[in-house]
Amino acid sequence: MSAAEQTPGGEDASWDEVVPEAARRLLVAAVEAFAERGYHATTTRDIAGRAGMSPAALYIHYKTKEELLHRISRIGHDKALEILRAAELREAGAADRLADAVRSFVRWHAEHHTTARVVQYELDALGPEHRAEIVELRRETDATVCRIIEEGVAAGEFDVADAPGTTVAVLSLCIDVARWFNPRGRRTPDEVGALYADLVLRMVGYGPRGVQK
Amino acid sequence: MSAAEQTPGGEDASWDEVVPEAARRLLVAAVEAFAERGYHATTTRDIAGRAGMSPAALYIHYKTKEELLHRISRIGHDKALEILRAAELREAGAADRLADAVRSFVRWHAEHHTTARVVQYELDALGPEHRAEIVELRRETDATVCRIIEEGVAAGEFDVADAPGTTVAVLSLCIDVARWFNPRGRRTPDEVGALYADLVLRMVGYGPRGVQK
DNA sequence: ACGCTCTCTAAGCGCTTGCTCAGCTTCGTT
DNA sequence: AACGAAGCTGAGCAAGCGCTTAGAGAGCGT
Repeated sequence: MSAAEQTPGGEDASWDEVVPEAARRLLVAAVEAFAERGYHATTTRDIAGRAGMSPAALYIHYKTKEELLHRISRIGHDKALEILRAAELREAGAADRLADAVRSFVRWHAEHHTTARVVQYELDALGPEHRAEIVELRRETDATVCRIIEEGVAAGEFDVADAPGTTVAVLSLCIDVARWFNPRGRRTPDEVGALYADLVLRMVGYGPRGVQK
Repeated sequence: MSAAEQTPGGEDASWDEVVPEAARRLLVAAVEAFAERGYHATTTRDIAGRAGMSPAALYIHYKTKEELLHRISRIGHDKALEILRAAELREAGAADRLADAVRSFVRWHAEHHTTARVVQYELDALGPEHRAEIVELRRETDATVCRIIEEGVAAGEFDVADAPGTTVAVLSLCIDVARWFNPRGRRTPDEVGALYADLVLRMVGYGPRGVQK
């Protein structure tokens, strides 16, 4: 019923596209380490150790520690953008598409909160060129959500005075889920997604009154 | 008209309470450096350099680099909590108090976004005891907002099914301002505060319809 | 059987890190 | 004038950092 489905596999994301198995193990180890301690506080020895390898093995698959972060960031942003675009392109009203976008975007940030934390909060650790590339992806993310909101306004579904400002707020709300979400907390990713979809519809002034039942 | 006023002074916060002038200079330098590059990527040499001192001078006023972060974090959280409590204790309806809380809280996060960035995003760099102390302050922050929302629900002003969940979302929205706000961007802290206060009132289902004019 | 490639390790290089310490200056007090 | 305390510096230590290199072992086509 929703725009994006997750791989049914383990706790973390579908890194299947990372092809030599050893490279994937290193990347998953890096995601965990970066999410726990932050990029700068993580040592290459720690990453290699988690992957069950010697520190030197890392440099066979990645040129630098920064390249590891870039690969993680790129894949994560691609996935996030794909989720939003799938929701945007559905055949439905703006409200349905916005709710779906928020629901699946939030669910991804909760379910893969370790990955999302790295993707969303370690942008400044990237080098200038890599950062510019990722910033461009974020601009597209922003534009996608803004488009849905503006279409809802044009269709008379939404009541929004400042569409770009509301877009920033909506995305900010969703992204911050990666910071506070705890898998051992009270709420499941699905519940947070449902709650947030409802809150966002309220923010854009959708519905005759009381979207919440 | 609002709960909290800033010191009219410079761009950054009122660090007047930090008493030896050299210690204050070091602390302000540390805030700037931590906000720009993050705690772990900042060297004590950089902090001392920004304050116009030798690296050794830092250790006359602070035992460790981590103590510097703790002082910053403590003062910042105290200020943030003070802002919310001032709004809570006003004599007004829940909607006015919630809007005021969000407006001044957001304005503080935008105006002092360098400080806020350190305060809100470098929590994990603190040692265990210091972190526990700050986490307790955050719990009180959360409780303050939750109280206002629950009072609004009890008074029939708000329509909220999940008050704790909505509280998390509201605070998350406000805090994330520190991450994306840019003083050279389109919006002033006042404008962001006004927009966000409106969005939050919508989130809690306040008003007959269309709070935004 | 051979050499070639690919993957990985043990050892370690050059550098930076948080932090220390002996000693110098600048005070206010006597 | 003498003195102790306080603030600060130049030099530097031990530890840890990202990354490199020489070489070992496994798999493979010929």
